[in-house]
Amino acid sequence: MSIVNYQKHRCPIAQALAELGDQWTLLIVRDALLMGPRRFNDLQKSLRISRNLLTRRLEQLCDAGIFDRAPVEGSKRHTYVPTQKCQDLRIAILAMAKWGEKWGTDPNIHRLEILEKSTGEPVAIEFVQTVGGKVVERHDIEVVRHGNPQEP
Amino acid sequence: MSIVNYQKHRCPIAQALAELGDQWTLLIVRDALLMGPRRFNDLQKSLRISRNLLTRRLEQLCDAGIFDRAPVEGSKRHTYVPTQKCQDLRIAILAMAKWGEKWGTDPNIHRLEILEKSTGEPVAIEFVQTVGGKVVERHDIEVVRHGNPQEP
DNA sequence: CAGTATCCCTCAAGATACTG
DNA sequence: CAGTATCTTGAGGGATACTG
Repeated sequence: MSIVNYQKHRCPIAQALAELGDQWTLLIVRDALLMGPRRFNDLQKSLRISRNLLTRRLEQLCDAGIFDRAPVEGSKRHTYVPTQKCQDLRIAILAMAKWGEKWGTDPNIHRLEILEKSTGEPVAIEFVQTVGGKVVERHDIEVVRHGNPQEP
Repeated sequence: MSIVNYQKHRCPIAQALAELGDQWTLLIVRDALLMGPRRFNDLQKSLRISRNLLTRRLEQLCDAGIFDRAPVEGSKRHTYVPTQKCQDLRIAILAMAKWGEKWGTDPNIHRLEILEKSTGEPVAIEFVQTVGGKVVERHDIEVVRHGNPQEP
């Protein structure tokens, strides 16, 4: 990955992009995250990605520790199962999805509804005070960058 | 943008990727979002992107309604200012950044701290009940896909 | 079924020089 | 200062055929 040298930006977004920043990886991750552990052909048919590319991407995802290969009994093949690192992407991906729903141009998309499993309550993604637990509005957010921004 | 035909996936992530899915756009957006309205050379120096490419990306971003060109008095140039659509990306981008911080490999990144502007309280990004306002844990989240998943 | 192995092609990325 | 204009390159994406 990374034609762009993402390391030169000392930026956490660039870090994420270094592992997710091509045109298929996030879609593959979404598929596994929403549909559960998947096998090669599941992904291939669901995404209509070329087999060739899928092989490459899965290799990178496994190397990056985002997927694990789990053996399938009675077969030499495996299932691709999301690791903790992958699960941690859930909120970021769903936030992106919500943005895509709101601002995307295609009226035919399949909308996503986020629910609390135990109660069925609808759930949103919000800024929340770490201590107080109170929801904070978007425009009342400020971001501080640590480290020396003067440095290269 | 979009070598991949993102429209064929009827998926909100694909929608988002169609507008943000190249290797620079998200970095440009982050820059404008965290640093405020920016001018051409600000972005160019900050990101060390080739001028050539920056021109293209800014054009696409303006066309997509993510940036507005605001005239600068006493000059024929403009400032690129984030629209509402761009502001709405804030939470998704910060969620990605947090993931990058947690799982990225570069120890030299500049960490981001998210604060409530009015109180200085630290803030996190969470799933929250739409109605009850209660924080919901990651593993207690379920995602339902609307529309017919059988369809092409 | 789950991949390899090839081969091709396009376009994003990059460097650089020029201009009002 | 804020862009255009050109040119090159290499990797990402794609189709397809083959295999245990």
